[in-house]
Amino acid sequence: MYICIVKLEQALQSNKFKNEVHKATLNILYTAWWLKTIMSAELKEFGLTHEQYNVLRILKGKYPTQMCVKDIGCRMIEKSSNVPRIIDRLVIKKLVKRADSPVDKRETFISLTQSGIAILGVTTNKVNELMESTVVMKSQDAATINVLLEKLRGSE
Amino acid sequence: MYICIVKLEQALQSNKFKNEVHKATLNILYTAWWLKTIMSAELKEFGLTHEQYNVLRILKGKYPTQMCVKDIGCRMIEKSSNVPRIIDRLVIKKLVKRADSPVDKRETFISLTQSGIAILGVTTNKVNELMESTVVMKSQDAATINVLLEKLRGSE
DNA sequence: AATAAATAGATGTATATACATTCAATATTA
DNA sequence: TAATATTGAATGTATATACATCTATTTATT
Repeated sequence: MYICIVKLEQALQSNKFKNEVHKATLNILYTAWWLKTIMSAELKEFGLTHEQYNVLRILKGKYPTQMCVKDIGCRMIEKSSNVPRIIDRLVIKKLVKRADSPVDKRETFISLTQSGIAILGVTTNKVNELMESTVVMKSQDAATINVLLEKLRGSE
Repeated sequence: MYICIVKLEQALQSNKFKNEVHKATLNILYTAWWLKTIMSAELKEFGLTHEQYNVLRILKGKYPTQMCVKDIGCRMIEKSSNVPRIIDRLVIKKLVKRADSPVDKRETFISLTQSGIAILGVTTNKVNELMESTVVMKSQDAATINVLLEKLRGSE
């Protein structure tokens, strides 16, 4: 839809950027939207949203260990107080399951089901393929971006 | 809340990045969320959401010329089919007004009210101040980010 | 031990997103 | 000109976000 647009000036139909820093801010916001749009289209084939996929990936990282809702939330790319409801939808699809915590009755333990693992495997392959073919980035450039973004967020 | 976290490893509580490109992708998504969170907190003081502010800024760029809904939409950072409803809320707050297009009866013309201009002035000052004090970025680094992000999106 | 404070999770509301559909107006073309 | 296609905007639905609030449980304080 808007995906083949490249230059920020074209993407936002504007060249009124105060300075390079202002432009970089908008460029980061726009690029994030662009990445999410591309990925979401692929995830949709598997009936998953971006956030649902993020939760599944986090659970995969600890598998087969269960995780409590809070631990999932603080690992998400976009922190959200909505984790219980994202999990609700994954439970309905039987991709994860809930269990009571034996140590702390306030906590809920979440874990991937076999079905969740299966879908995640296929989906991740597809998403990785898509990213490799869409995101044009040399390792050295990526490393530079990583340094600069962390600097931007206030390197301490 | 999570705002003082800097390194991506800390922010996502993970160091399982496939490679620098994968990490850069997550870093861009996380940084965009971080920027939006900071800005939204400031905008909230003025009763505005991030998207509402974006629409007001776009209208300001063409002021006093009116803009149709489609033109506003394609200039937004996050393209959305939801522009009519964002405008609805701005109309309720009397920050913008709708008018019929004399040329094409399908179009709606939107323009800033005096109240909209006033709020936008104050808000923009505050947001700029906030950004200057929060986003640590030299002009040269910002320029590098701009080049690399546009390269990433597929420089043609 | 009794009370107060903090925590984990769930829930409610307004707004936003993604996507499909609808409707009227305009443009195309046969 | 009549029929068809396209367009601009609005609307409907499921999901997500941001934020406040509520409940149950655990921890800390006195």
